[in-house]
Amino acid sequence: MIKSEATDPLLLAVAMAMVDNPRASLLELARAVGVSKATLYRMCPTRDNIIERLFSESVRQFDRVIAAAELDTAPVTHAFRALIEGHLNHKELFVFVSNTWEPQLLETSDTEHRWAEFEAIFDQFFLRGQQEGFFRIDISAAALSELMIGMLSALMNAERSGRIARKDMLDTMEKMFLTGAQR
Amino acid sequence: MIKSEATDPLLLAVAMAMVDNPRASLLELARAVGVSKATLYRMCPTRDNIIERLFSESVRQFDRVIAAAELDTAPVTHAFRALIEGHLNHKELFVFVSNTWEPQLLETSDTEHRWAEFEAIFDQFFLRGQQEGFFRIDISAAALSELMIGMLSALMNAERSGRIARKDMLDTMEKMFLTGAQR
DNA sequence: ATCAAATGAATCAATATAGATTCATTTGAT
DNA sequence: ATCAAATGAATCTATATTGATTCATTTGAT
Repeated sequence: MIKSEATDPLLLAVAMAMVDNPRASLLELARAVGVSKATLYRMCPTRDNIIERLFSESVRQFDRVIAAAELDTAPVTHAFRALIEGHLNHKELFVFVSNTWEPQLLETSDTEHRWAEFEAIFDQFFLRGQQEGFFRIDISAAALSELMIGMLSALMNAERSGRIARKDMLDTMEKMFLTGAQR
Repeated sequence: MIKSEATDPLLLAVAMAMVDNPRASLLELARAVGVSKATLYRMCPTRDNIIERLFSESVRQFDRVIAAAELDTAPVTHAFRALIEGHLNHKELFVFVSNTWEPQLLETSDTEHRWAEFEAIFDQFFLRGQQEGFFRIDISAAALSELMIGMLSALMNAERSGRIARKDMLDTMEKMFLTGAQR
């Protein structure tokens, strides 16, 4: 288990509030998480500051999850499961990223190029799976990447609205994605 | 072919701009679609007005697509394909809805309860497919609904950012979703 | 029970945005 | 070439939001 300070729960709550209402004012965000505008201000003085910190926390999280999954060495099924489990253990940041991320947003900050990297890392993983004869080759590795992220995001959003149960998510991902993607 | 006036292309362009930057001001939206603030104002005087019209257009679109797919009578594979094709033919509204829709947004307007209806309609379709022995039953109909929408949404977003090609989308949906979801 | 740290409520100036209007210019059909 | 419709640029007021500060109250550790 890699040592890592957990992300401020308040920050995570704000992330979810932003996902639920992207156009909320800072006052609305504060109220949505049950805190005064001042406390929110003390955590992060500006909105950009909030977003910066969320993206930077997300990058760290993705780094850890990807490292733990050993995407380029572990057996494909093991790596896949570790990847999904890792993200499921940090739902807020994943939900925030998958709902907030827009390619056009790229011009910001330092974090920018890291997302292109993650994309490439996922693509590379599926490419390896294809080369090893595990994944089907009549769907591009890029499409497999996008589908994996999209399916996981869909399940997390569905769980947040009470449509599906937490305990079913990993199993559902393995059944749907792997049987769909397998050669 | 059901008769139906097409949605104002400007409105659709604004929808995409809102998806790309949900916090954009009206001036920014106008610029993003290459039009002056005044023209945008003439189309819809207020932001709420824009959103209302987009949701209402989307409802009409969904109604048509669902009707054309004959979800409760046609053979499951035919209905599924028609559903996907129908949405692929009206990408903007689908992308807008799938990126903008938040359960918490429900308290608005007239359109509200229609989305719960659509959800129920999709669930019912997958339930029928399960009862007919076509879809696997170890994943809930609700989860299948969410995955179908999520996968389609993921592919459309990926196409918008140039990651995958339009022509592959239907095929990819059929391969990934159906083989994953089939019993 | 005491005291420092954390929080909430309120306020404030500066700025941004929404909604609306005006007028000059451009476009497109004839 | 003419003329009506459509558009863009600019302006304006009212309101909302941001970023920042103050002060009283609450909380939690000791």
